[in-house]
Amino acid sequence: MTTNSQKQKNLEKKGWKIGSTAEFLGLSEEESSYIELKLKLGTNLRKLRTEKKLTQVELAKIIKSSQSRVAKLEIGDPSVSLDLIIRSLLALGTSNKEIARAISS
Amino acid sequence: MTTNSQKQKNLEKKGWKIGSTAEFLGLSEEESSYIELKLKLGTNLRKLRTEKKLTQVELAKIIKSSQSRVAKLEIGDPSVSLDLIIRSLLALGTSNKEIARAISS
DNA sequence: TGATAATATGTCATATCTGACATATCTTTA
DNA sequence: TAAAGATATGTCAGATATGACATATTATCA
Repeated sequence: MTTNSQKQKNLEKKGWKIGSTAEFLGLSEEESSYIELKLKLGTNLRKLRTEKKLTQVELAKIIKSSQSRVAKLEIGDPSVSLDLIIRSLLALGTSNKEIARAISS
Repeated sequence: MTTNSQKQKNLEKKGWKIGSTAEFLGLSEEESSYIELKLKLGTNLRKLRTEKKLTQVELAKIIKSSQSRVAKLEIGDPSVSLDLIIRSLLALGTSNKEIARAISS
């Protein structure tokens, strides 16, 4: 069982700017599930990239994006959509089933 | 084993306008996985909504959108993002694990 | 150490998605 | 059948995500 303050620190470390604890506690189930989803898939993308021994610059070329956006994808930055994370995973050859597994993990 | 022309008809029925067979055959694995994902989750959203005996208008209110967009979500219309479909599922109380299951199905 | 590669952060113009609306096409039910 | 309810389709102004760039920070290694 992780506490809320631990969760907050984890999120902040990952780049989520959370104004106050009250605001954090105010996150609906929906919002936190959504953030969790982005973090999981972002982490998975990084894992996949490093396994393939690619740099962010190289991955950026593959998905027709830029190094900075790849960095944001992997971190689950608030400015990126689940959409782009998932399309990036697909571009690396991840199957839908594997994506499902990553979400469940 | 479904044929490509069957797949094409299914997609067209669901609202995907595909110019030519050649164009269809040109769909990369990535693109078709992405479309498949949208269709699966859209179908799941509709299933959930009808199980809850909600109309599209009622669901629209819940997710703070409009009836027409709900219709497009459920169909996997090209104009909607995976992002919005997933956030709608979450708004209906779907867990990440259930989303994963829907993707794997 | 310092030089170089890799990754992170911040910003912005443009592309894409979104809610809202109008209206069309089913579906039901009386 | 016709009317009412539900869903689908098309469009668009405004909102949000995107690639690109500059620059900062963090590894790696000679």
